[in-house]
Amino acid sequence: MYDRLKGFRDFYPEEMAGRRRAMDAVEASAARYGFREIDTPALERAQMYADKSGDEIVEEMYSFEDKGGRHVAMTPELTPTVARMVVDKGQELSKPIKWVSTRPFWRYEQVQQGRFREFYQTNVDVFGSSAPEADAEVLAVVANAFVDLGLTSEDFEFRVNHRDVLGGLLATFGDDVDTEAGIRAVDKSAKVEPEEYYDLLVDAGLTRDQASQLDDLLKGGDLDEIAAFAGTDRVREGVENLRAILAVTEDFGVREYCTLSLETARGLDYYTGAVFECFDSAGEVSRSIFGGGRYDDLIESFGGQPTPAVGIAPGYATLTLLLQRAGVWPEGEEAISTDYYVLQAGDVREEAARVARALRERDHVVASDVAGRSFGAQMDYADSINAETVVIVGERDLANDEVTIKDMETGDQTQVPVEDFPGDRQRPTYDDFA
RNA sequence: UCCGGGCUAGGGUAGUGGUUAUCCUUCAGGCUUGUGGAGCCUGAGACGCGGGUUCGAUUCUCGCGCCCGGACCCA
Repeated sequence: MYDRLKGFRDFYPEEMAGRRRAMDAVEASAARYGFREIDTPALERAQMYADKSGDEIVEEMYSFEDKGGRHVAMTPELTPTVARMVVDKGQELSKPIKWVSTRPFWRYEQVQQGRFREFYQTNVDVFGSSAPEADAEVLAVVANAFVDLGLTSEDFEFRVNHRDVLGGLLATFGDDVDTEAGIRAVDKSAKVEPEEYYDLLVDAGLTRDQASQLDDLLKGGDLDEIAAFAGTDRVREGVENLRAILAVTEDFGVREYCTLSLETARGLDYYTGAVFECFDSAGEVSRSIFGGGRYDDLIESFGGQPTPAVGIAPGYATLTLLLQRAGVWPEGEEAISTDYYVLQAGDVREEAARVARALRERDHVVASDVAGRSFGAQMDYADSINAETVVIVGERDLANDEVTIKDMETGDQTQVPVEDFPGDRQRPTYDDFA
């Protein structure tokens, strides 16, 4: 026996059915908004991440030297790759660019709930629009997909904030305030004791009183009050932008899934505007489901034209947990279903093959014996794959030019003339012949 | 990297310093040469790995690995 590598998972059919359904829902939703699918390499030059990603990501990379002496890395995230792709094509691509991509990523991290070393996510990005419609659209793509999967506003919420509101507010407390540290402190506020939170803010350069003021303003959640308190254009514009985004989510019909959350910060440094984070409303999935946000400076930092960008990237490890806890994850027959099992009894290969082919031409899932098994064993198997209908093609019936149609739910069965099956019917069942 | 809790057939479990390691389930075959979801029979299948203590270790001990949580960090 060989061990599976820690943090890498096998997906057996039943679980894969749920994953397929989830991935299809997100991709189909993106497609309905006109996002185009792209695919990207699993390996990139490690230098790209060393230059563009944070130290944490670089330390967690699966990287090695290939046979040509190149220092390469298994992609730990998609954003640098798509940024590279946008820059590569230069002016050739008409804006806005709307791309979607589902694929695995790799990070050498500690394995725990909802986090693995190989993980799949769907990245949904818009390049070339700084309008609030773009931010709202990526939120809407994911919200629509979640609703399609059976989730409701009881199950999840998108917390929306803006870097210019939070960062701009921090900046008004003094020139020597480290806004990045302040943002990280705010990001932690829900997790740590108030004392520790205040200490972190003080470390970022605020006074004790300012920390208290900031806490009150954020908790109050009044955008007008914050804009008035800060009195800077940056905060005022951030507030306007945030309101505009939320207003557009109304147009998309997904406003109810979005919550203004001034304490949502996101760890990544490259976000420049709106930031979003998805949470389990019930609080049972302890970590954020996924995040996203606006990164208007990244393309330029890759050497391209200044190009605003916004993206969101639901990951399937945490989404699976959310779906399971909401009771909308396929189990049993929902996961593994079979329309027909064509059972062979005796030397009936030709006729059984004809029946199976006819049903497959009608686009049904049709299984038949490929192991020379006994009647009882085939029946057992048909049951185990949740066959809805069993078509028994047997020597005895065939002697009368008949086959037997059996409803596996009720156990009812009846003989039908072999030339009448499937006949003109698109999806013949026992009930058609009873 | 750190902190808990675990590890006995595919899944769930009982148990023991000493003959052939328990039971349920599962899987294969049969009872029934043409009927699954009930029953019975037969068979398959396990002490995570390595060192130590011991005449003897699945059991005690140490280390490692893996699993499940959590911290840090993040998606």
